[in-house]
Amino acid sequence: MDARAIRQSLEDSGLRCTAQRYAVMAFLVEHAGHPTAAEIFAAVNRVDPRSSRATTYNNLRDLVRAGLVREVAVEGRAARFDARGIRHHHFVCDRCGNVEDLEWYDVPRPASHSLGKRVLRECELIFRGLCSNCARRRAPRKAS
Amino acid sequence: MDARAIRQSLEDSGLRCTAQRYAVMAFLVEHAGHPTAAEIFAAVNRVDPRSSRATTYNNLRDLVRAGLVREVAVEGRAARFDARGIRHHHFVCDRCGNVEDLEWYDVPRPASHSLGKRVLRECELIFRGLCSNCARRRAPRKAS
DNA sequence: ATATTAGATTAGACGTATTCTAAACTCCGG
DNA sequence: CCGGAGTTTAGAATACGTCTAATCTAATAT
Ligand SMILES: [Mn+2]
Ligand SMILES: [Mn+2]
Ligand SMILES: [Zn+2]
Ligand SMILES: [Zn+2]
Repeated sequence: MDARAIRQSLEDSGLRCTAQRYAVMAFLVEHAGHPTAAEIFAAVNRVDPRSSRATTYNNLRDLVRAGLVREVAVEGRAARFDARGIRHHHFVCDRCGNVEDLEWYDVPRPASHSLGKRVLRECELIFRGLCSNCARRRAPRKAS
Repeated sequence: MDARAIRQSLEDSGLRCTAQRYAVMAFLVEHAGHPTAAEIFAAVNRVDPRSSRATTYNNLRDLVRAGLVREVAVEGRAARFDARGIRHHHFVCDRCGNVEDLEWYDVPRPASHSLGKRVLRECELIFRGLCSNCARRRAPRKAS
């Protein structure tokens, strides 16, 4: 996704393409590592122009509303964000809290009778366990 | 799950069955509505003996670690908790944030090649959309 | 061009959820 | 009794996010 495409997707969503908003979106497209709002704020300000914390939060809120960005709530930690590029699932590490992308595959929807009058928008599949880093540290050596 | 069973499950997990800890667990078993820590704190203190806020949080942490309680992180709101009774999925309302139980069904695991060296503990399926209450308010009347 | 307007940004105060701290308490085995 | 691990407590402290009110910007109307 290049600069032009980012600009376009913002405008298609009825959002002005301001320098600050563009910077947030561009950073997320660039970095697939699920940064927190604080990390995004720091990163876009390392460059230019200085953006405020409130603006970063405002823009993240707007981008999530527009469906361009996904927010991942992790228990006990700051929310994490990613650009909704190609569909994928998430793996959350029990130990370090890292969020990693996992190849997407179709998820069976719930039976409509169990859904009742609810209106379903999306099914999110989250895997939990130990990331490869933490699995290595945790696992006892086979033979010393 | 009766008093005896609760006491037993705590001890099986290596946790002393204190009045405060028991009260938290009993409240969760009793109330399937996914209360927040603050709600649990208020509820167990409405009865006896007075438990502190820190203790409520400590016990929730211990119970989650022991696998007896599940924590559900909802973006922008306080965490919610439920006793892990029979397996079920969750539906989270976009509008009011309520968490509702949904009938459980098996979820296909990811291909092992996409999992890499990660150690998978569980697959969690979360549905999002509008709960029946919010769907009613939102949807335009068909004919007045 | 100038006025008007809605949208966006800003710094910092604020609020809420959660964790930390350090002292006291409880239970149990020796 | 005594010692130690586990637990509880009140309140301070922190983390994260939202709000306010003033200011700025960009798009449109006159
Ligand atoms: Mn992702
Ligand atoms: Mn539940
Ligand atoms: Zn990890
Ligand atoms: Zn709702």
